[in-house]
Amino acid sequence: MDKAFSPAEIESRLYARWESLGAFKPNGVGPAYSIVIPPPNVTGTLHMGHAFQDTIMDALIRHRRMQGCDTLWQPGTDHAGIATQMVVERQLNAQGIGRIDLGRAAFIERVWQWKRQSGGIISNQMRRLGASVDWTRERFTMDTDLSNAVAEVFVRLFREGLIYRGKRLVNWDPVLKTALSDLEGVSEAEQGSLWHLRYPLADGSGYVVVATTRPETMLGDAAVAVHPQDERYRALIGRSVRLPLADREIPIIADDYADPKFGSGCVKITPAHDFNDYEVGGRNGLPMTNIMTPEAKLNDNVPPAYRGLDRAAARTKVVADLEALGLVDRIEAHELLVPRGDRSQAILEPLLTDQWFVKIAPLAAPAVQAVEQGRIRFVPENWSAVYFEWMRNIKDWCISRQLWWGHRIPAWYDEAGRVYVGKSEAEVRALHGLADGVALRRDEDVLDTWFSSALWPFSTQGWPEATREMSVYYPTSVLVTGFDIIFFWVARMIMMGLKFTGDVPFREVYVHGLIRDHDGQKMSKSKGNVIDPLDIVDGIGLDALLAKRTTGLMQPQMKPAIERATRKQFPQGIAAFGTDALRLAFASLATQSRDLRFDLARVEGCRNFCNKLWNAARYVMMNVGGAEFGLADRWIRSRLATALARAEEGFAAYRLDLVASALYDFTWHEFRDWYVELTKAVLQSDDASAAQKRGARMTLVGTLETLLRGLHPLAPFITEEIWQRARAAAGERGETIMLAPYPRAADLAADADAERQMAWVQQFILGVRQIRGEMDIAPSRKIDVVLQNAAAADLGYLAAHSKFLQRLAGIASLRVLEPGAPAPVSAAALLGTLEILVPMAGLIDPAAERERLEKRRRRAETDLQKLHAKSANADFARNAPPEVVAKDRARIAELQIEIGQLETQAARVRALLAE
RNA sequence: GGGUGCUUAGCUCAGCUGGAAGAGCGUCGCCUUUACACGGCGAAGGUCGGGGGUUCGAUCCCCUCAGCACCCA
Repeated sequence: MDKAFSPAEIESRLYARWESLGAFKPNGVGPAYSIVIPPPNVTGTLHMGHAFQDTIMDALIRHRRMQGCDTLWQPGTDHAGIATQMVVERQLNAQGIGRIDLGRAAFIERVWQWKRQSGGIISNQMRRLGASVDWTRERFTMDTDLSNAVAEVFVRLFREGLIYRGKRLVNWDPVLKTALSDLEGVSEAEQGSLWHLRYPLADGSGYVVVATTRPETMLGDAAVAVHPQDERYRALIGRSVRLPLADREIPIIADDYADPKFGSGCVKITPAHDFNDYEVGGRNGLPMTNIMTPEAKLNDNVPPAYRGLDRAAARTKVVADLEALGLVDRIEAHELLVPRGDRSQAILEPLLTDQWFVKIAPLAAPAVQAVEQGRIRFVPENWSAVYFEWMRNIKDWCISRQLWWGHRIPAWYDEAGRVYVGKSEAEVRALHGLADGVALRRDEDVLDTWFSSALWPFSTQGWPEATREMSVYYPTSVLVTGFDIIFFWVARMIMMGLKFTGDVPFREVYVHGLIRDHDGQKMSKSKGNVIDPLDIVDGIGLDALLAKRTTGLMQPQMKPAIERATRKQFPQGIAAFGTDALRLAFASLATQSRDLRFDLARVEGCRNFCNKLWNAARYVMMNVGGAEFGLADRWIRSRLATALARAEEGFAAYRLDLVASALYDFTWHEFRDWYVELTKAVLQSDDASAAQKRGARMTLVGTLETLLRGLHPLAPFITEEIWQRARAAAGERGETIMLAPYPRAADLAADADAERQMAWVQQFILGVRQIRGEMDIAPSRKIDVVLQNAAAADLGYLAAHSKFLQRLAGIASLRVLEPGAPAPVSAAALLGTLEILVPMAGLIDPAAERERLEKRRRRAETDLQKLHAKSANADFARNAPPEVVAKDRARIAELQIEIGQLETQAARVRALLAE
């Protein structure tokens, strides 16, 4: 084995081997355990969030596979309608080609080309992360069979009346020129104005003042509303105003929507351009006059002077014209929420258009129940509150998009505009007896991408056919996802799954946090703080990193700031840490927090851990050429059982951070720091018997091999690589660690006696080391140790374990003082009543030792005082559990002895100093 | 306005049902001890955001205040 662990060499080799062994496929026996991957954008690339999520899923899958489950991790990608169409359209524009010029069929062909060209990138990146998905089952949301499932669902929902088409107010993106769902708009507070406008009363008896943030829409006003209880305006209800500029008469109505405390208390009602006004208009039977084109310019429903003006220009002109008429009462600064499209960043316009909707309430009710009844469990539990909150207020889902890339809506229209829905034109004709001569025109729109995503858990398993996969792997075991898509995806999968399969799509939803940068900022291209996970695996130089972060910026003016920040954070670029280190870092990050700050130092620590494991294995392999199991052997097995039990608990609770820390702590601080060092006292000793050496060797390799299996789900590569070398010595067979059994704590017994004895050994060694460390005694300098007040038990342990003490504490000689014999002036450590003395002569500065003793005594006295105060309270003895009281008493006794001994020692040192 | 979180060592975070405060990184000291300097040994560092309450006992439960973050309207 090489001196240092070098991940690059082993990773691709091992992954290829696993894949060729078919180790990723379900084995067909054992209980089913399945996870569907949240399908990434087919033309996208892997970001830190994917890498984190994939690590979690892979760890869960590998763990279950090793436990003998029939494990399926279903991979695939999403066609990502808007996102992908935008990318390809931008490419075309760069070549001076417009989408419309190209035509629908040719454009779609270009998208498919782009998909073929770039679609493999993310899959290959997942391979680098070690993701053990079954690649033979990879699916794409626009595959024929998945598209068929989409059509099937659409047709069935339509026939049940759960999909309808209608003219409704929707969020319209005037740049992309498509409708969006409520979820695809992001509202942010922006600084704007509140215009107070005077609307003259129709009878000429004065005016009312209305306050609005969007004066340009006044041309589409249908009414002015006041609150029915608002005394100021009660007399006006039922009268009308003369709408300026438009020169129309509109009524003054009473509606609760008008807020007496906001503005003037009068509010203009523009039903076709505001969601609240739409409701008011509906309640009051107002006309809905659309005054905008799909580009958000004013249309022919406004006076000629305003036609064709863009929203912003129209605002300027309307305000100017009103001012000229003396109808602007005042203008005040006002912060308002501006809704923008999450893709285009365009300000969304509420627009009346014909769209397709899913009637959601009948689907939501059972989906709420499934969580209430525990058929689906959120982890952590509190996310179900977020889910309920949204589901109880859910609105109908606008599913049509005016795009080309996606599942085209399976609806046809005849010349009279009658709509026919079916899986194909042929089916529609047959069903409705439409002769070939009747012209049918297919709906131009495609479905919201999330419509097909909602079917993912069953469309990937062959639904609507009754496949073997459906019966075995559905419902899936757990969905692993970020909280940001609970509404977009999780809720919709639950609704669709229940509706079409009669069962939940997954039994648990593990909601993890979102990866942020070191300062808690969201990682984004525009902020220039993204890290490509593979750059952590392979490393990247500073120049390449700078180039990556600063090319193709939407806002090129950010470039210097991004460069500066990058240079400061990564002066040397990023070193190659390897996949296992990255995965271990991700695992330890998988706490229950919702914001997870990514810290490269953590990866470095995990890389160091890999190297430590590697070198511990080197030591083990050097020593297995060839029983009697000694204390250390028994002890490490007992500790391994504890570590495995902790790991097991972590897996059960989706706490990979706890799994990681249990195994990390064991590996480094028990196996490495103690056991490996203890075996040196056996293996490198002429006194130890062949049987003892053999016991140590067997335990070394056995513990290592078990540990590797325990760590495999988190660090698949290094564990496989070492396992391949160690398995023969450990007597294990099998092609790959991937398919070896996951170790169970229950197979190893706790050994209380070994732990008790080892605790004595450890405390002895730590006592001596503390003196050495604080007195700056070089490790190479072996020291003499004298023991005073040794009890019978101490003498027994000493006889049995002195080899360990000498080796690990750097002791040259150990001498037990006869009772009453004079002790040399020494530095002292305490172990119960036993005093471990390191003679000072020529080695230790008495003043330093006095300091050290003082410090320890102060600490002991502080503890003692606290305990005394506690036990002095009569209620404590009365109310606290007896074992707690007893424990405190024992501790008090210990501390009293300790303080006494420390004082005696201090007196000796003082005497020496006084000489 | 409604909702959900968070505040623990210099930094990033654990701390399970209330019973002597932990890790990683960083810092300081000693050290080429033949698996590992991507290392070994030792050490320093916290009134667990403030205040109040419940309890024999609170980082943990309750109330309140402050600050931060996110979601919904």
